[in-house]
Amino acid sequence: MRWNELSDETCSLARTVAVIGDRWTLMVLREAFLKVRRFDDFQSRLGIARRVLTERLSHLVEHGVLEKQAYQTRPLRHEYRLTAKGRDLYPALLSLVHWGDRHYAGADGPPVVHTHISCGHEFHSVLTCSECGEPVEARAVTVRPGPGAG
Amino acid sequence: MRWNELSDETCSLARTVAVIGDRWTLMVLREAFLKVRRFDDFQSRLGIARRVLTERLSHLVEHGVLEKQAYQTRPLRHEYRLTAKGRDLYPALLSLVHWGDRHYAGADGPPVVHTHISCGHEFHSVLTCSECGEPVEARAVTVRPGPGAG
DNA sequence: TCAGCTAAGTCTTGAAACAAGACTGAGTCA
DNA sequence: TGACTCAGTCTTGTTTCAAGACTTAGCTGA
Repeated sequence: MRWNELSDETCSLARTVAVIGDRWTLMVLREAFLKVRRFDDFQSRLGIARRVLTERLSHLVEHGVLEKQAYQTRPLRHEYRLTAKGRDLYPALLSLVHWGDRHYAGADGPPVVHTHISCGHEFHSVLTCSECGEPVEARAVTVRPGPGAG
Repeated sequence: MRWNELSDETCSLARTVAVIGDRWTLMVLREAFLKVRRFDDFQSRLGIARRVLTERLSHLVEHGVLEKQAYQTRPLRHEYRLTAKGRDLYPALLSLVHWGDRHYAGADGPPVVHTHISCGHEFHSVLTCSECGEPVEARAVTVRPGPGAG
């Protein structure tokens, strides 16, 4: 199976993974959430090959996760900004970061701490149920075909 | 930069991505959460090349996300099960699925629906703050170097 | 006892993706 | 004029991947 075939599957994870599921793309998104917007900034912060960065950025623009906006004319220059759809990825990214914090932080603790401006506290992410508000565990979830099943 | 160098970075996302951040690995984990455990089942459900599956499974075992357990002797056969560390990835996976549901479900709705056994309702995931319990948005979070920063 | 079967891989071959870094082009600045 | 900036493109050699044939160890039925 090829990668572009994956997006044809009727599985939300497969569709998501077809858009953002490779290593560099996730790292590009991390930088985007840290307000990096320009090609050379992405490139130098990540150490990614320029050709690969070009390809990843256009892929994300194509899929509406980033948008390309001119920030000056003469010479014309563009920057890449998260769209609303892109910002919706924040929970997923934060969950991945939290997993890394839990399992790969050294004895000193995590490399960064997150502060929730709304309440003023350092926090970590907790995934909860939209209906009862309690934290969700894998074993407390069942899955069945939905209306859009193939 | 090479991929194994990424895990040396002091960034929890980079470390996480070095372990699970490629397309096939995420699909393998999806199947693992759906209780798939055997090589040939992974292979036939995903359509992944056998060599690549071998490589991904051992990588996940090596990093403690899956464990290899004998389920019979004569002939000796093993299955792959999620460890506690692996199950901790559930929030991240569910967040990715939810993003796919939101942005790629057709007119009919999402391909699968999730039911929270504890409360009995169909639900979707909501990422909340561990301190105040409110949903977390990217713009309400600030980041600063933590105790484990390099 | 011998052919066929199952599960879990390994091997081979050609195609695609990647890393590193040189190069390009449009415009600015001194 | 020459140096510099930004956002790419191009080139070359290396690595990874897809597809599927092959292997190994033991079981099963005729």
